[in-house]
Amino acid sequence: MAKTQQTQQERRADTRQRLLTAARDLIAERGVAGASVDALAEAAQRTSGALYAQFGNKDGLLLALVDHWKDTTANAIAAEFEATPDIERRLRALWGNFVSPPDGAEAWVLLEHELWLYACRTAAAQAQVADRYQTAREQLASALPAATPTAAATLLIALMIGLEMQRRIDPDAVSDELALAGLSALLSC
Amino acid sequence: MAKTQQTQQERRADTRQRLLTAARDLIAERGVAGASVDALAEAAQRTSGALYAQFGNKDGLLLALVDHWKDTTANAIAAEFEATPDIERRLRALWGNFVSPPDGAEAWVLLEHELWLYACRTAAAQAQVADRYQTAREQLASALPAATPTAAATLLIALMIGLEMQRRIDPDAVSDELALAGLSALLSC
DNA sequence: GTCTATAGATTGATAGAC
DNA sequence: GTCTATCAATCTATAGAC
Repeated sequence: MAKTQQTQQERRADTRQRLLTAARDLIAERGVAGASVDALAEAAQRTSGALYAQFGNKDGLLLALVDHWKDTTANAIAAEFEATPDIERRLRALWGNFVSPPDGAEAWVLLEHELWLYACRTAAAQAQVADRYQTAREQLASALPAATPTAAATLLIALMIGLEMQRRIDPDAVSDELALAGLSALLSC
Repeated sequence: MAKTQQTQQERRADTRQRLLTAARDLIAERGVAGASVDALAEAAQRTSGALYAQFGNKDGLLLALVDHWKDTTANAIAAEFEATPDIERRLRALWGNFVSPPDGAEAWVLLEHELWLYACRTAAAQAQVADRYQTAREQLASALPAATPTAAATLLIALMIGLEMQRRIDPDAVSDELALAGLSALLSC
């Protein structure tokens, strides 16, 4: 067994991971169209040749990003959710993690909208994004004390997305108290 | 007074309107970055020269679109709202108009997200989009029998946006009944 | 598997005719 | 005020060296 033979196929996996991470960050910052192939490769400390060897073309990278992204953030949604006891604090933690994630990735919502728009116009990506939302709903539903958990989860996620949209464009328009009042009201559904 | 002197400054106004309408439709279809200057001009039956004479550059057109768009759709939100008597039918009409507008412009939500993303990254457009949301909230609030109308309007709009996002990517995920149940529950806030 | 170099197409924007 | 022609920059993608 060689010692530094990690360079065999591990470098390929490393490059793939670097490109996916760079795509996540750069697309959140500049958008799908604003992040060029060269810029994406450079952000991953590689060149465009590596990108094409890995994903074929730019769309290949985007599809891989949607697929990878699918499992990534869904877990974070119900993160500290089951840790807290009473239901109001659970909702507060849910909303808090949504508007300002623990790892400081406040731009993740922009990526969410970018990939949603991309999927709306790209049939190949639509099913993957649909899966992503489905998983998020089920994961949240499993921790929800409601008569119809999946229905309640659908409403909670929808409200958080819509409130965050309004808040990002006008921080004063949506207070935390309003958000919590709305989330609480939807729990009865 | 000349007879056909409408060509004086009315042709300019006509061109401006054509370009704005073309931008609305083409950007909803292909996105801000996907709609090139030439394609926008051609869709308006003009050339790029007319676009630059009218708006200076592409950003000028986008800013004018956001501003024009601001007043346009806000009116449609509370359209048939005050016509119907009981509150449940009002909510049903609100939701119905949201997911499938009367003029068949189902792509308007895509434009909404496009311009929202554009405004998140363009300081000059942010205030205009903030105004647009503010107007939509107030207009809906004025027709809402709630203790705190503006707060309720904020929640209703947020829920509709979030539900439409999930439904467009997966039509089976959000039923009309679920939407109405959620909207009704938020009215108490 | 990754990089360098480059081809071919498209982009935003400008200048001058009308 | 609008159009035609055109430039420089940027983009996606490919080919060949290593």
